[in-house]
Amino acid sequence: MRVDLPHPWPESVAEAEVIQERLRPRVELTGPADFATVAGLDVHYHGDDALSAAVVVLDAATLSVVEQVVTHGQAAFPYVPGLFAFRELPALVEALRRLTVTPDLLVCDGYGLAHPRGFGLACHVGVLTGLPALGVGKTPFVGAYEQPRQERGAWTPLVLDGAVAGRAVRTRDGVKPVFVSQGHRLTLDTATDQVLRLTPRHRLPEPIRRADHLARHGG
DNA sequence: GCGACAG
DNA sequence: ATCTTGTCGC
Repeated sequence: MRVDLPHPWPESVAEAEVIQERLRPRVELTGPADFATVAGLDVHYHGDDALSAAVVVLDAATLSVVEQVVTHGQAAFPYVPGLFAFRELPALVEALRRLTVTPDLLVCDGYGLAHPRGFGLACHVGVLTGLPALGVGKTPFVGAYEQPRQERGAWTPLVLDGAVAGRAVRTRDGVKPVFVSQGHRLTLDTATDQVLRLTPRHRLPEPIRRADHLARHGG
């Protein structure tokens, strides 16, 4: 698929923050609710900066693999909470570029709107591709939330600066919730619904599990 | 001021 | 993220 990195790569924290502030207004919080194909994105780190980026496209109805790509590269920025996207974006974009199909939804390993400047990895990937995107975080990062009920499907709002920025969602009975937030071109209801339907069995959505496995063990 | 802080 | 065994439960 077609993707570009239309901004100079930041060389400082200040530059990276400026890019986030500049791109944030481009995020759209409404869009389609149904998707034929869904891609999971993940990165695995080897040494200091060596990494593998994986994208796995699934048929949304059957969860069978349509196409998958792994690329190898280097982290493009030091790890700074809030600027996480700048580490992995070049490798992820390269992997997306090598896809022969264009997925209808991108499921990212990390946060979207639930971010100190409202522009996490899922927003950044969504704005660059123009595709609907959502973020799934495994640990709390920003915001306050109440513990959702123990049953799969239960959720509570994730509140940041007095506004709802995402949801803590129980994807399986009795397991720790995951943190869902909008990335681009979809509502929070749609993001929650998609995460639940893409997680029939485990804690994390199938696209992310597949991408994680591919980045770790290759394909 | 200090600590905590997606992956 | 990664360094790491066994154990409990579906």
